[in-house]
Amino acid sequence: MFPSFGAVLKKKSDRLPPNERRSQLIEATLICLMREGASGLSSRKICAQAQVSVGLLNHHFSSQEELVAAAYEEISRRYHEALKAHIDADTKNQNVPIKTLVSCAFEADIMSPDQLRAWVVFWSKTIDSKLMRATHDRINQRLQTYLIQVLAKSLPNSNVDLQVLAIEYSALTDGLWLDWSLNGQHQSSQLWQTILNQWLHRTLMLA
Amino acid sequence: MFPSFGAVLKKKSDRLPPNERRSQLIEATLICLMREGASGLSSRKICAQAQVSVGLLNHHFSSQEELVAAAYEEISRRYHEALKAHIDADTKNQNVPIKTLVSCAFEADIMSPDQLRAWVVFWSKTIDSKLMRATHDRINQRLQTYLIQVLAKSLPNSNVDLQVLAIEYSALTDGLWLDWSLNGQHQSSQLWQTILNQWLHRTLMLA
DNA sequence: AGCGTTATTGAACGATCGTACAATACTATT
DNA sequence: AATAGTATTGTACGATCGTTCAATAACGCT
Repeated sequence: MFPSFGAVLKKKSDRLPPNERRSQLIEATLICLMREGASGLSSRKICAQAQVSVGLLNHHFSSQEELVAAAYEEISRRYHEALKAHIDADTKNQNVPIKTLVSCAFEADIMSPDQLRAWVVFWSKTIDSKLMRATHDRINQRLQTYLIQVLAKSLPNSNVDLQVLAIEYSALTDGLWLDWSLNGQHQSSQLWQTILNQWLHRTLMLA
Repeated sequence: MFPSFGAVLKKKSDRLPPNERRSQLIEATLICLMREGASGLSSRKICAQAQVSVGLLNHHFSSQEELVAAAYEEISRRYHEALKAHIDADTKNQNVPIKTLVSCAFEADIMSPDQLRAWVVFWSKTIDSKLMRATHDRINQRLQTYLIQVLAKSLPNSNVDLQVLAIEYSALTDGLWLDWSLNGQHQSSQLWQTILNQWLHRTLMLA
């Protein structure tokens, strides 16, 4: 009847270049994991979130496991980028970037209860999947290297083992985020932020 | 034919008092979760581990969720008991029990990659279950109270906020255990033990 | 315009999930 | 010895899981 109208009202081309579709599925995976945690990890839920048919997942990814690994890479990449952005923007602490990291550790773009839900799922999958384990190792290595750079800039005249300090900082933030997010009464982050601030204060004094 | 033989060879009474059967199912749950992680959380696998029929789970527990919550309570209880046992046994540090906690943090009865697999599953379930969330809060509260007592004894003349310190210690150990256990090359715990030792050293100096 | 390529769909498959339930076996009480 | 109570079994059900695949639709190229 009104083919032009039909063409206009009909959703625009539903065909995407593979890379875009892959990104869209990765994004949908992160949304599902952040919203529901482990129970959000379902091929059907992910494809529904991406408004795409079930079969498409296995067309762009050889398995769900591979999609999850890609999503793990992506959330890690965003975390890394967010850290760099905060450090670049904090003109006051250019010489002590670790101060910037600590002060933004509970900002929404760095970590949130939502995001931690996804991280916990990734950790859980790291336990029983070789591919996830390899991905986890790669991510950890990358973040640790970056953290060491940040610490080296922050403590130019210190002789402490920066790798040890980087692992400690990473472990402490992971634990604080866990405690903050899994807590029943999801309070403000003030308490946990204070703890991290005091840790940094002590660490800088003795380094 | 040989009824007496049959009676002897036949498994002995397969009927147990409810409390014992419940404990057995809880134990089987922990074994499954420590062995396989999240994929070990299956009513059928748990009952197979307990050498019991599938239907028995819902006779002694109203749901799988309730069994998992009971298992979470149990692993936490064992952890708590193991901590107390180490402190009692360490006669050298009776006045500084936090030193004992730190030095045994990577002992097999306190934490191991196996046990952490189970903890990660419990954390994961805490995200999307009200019952697990309540259990998690109760466990956290109990352990934090105990940690504060340990710290109070270790730092009698300090004016630092012991609750803050307890949360920091708990978060740090959680993060170190995670990093240690999820690491691809499951090395010895030496590196992570050193990190914890240095943390304590700095903390005691400034407290 | 026609053709080959491939992104996309949705149904179908087999596996596994948690739970319900009737049947059975054991124990304790009388 | 008979009976009541219940622990235990194993099947069955409906739901959901990840993946496969033939059919279809959209695109680029000549």
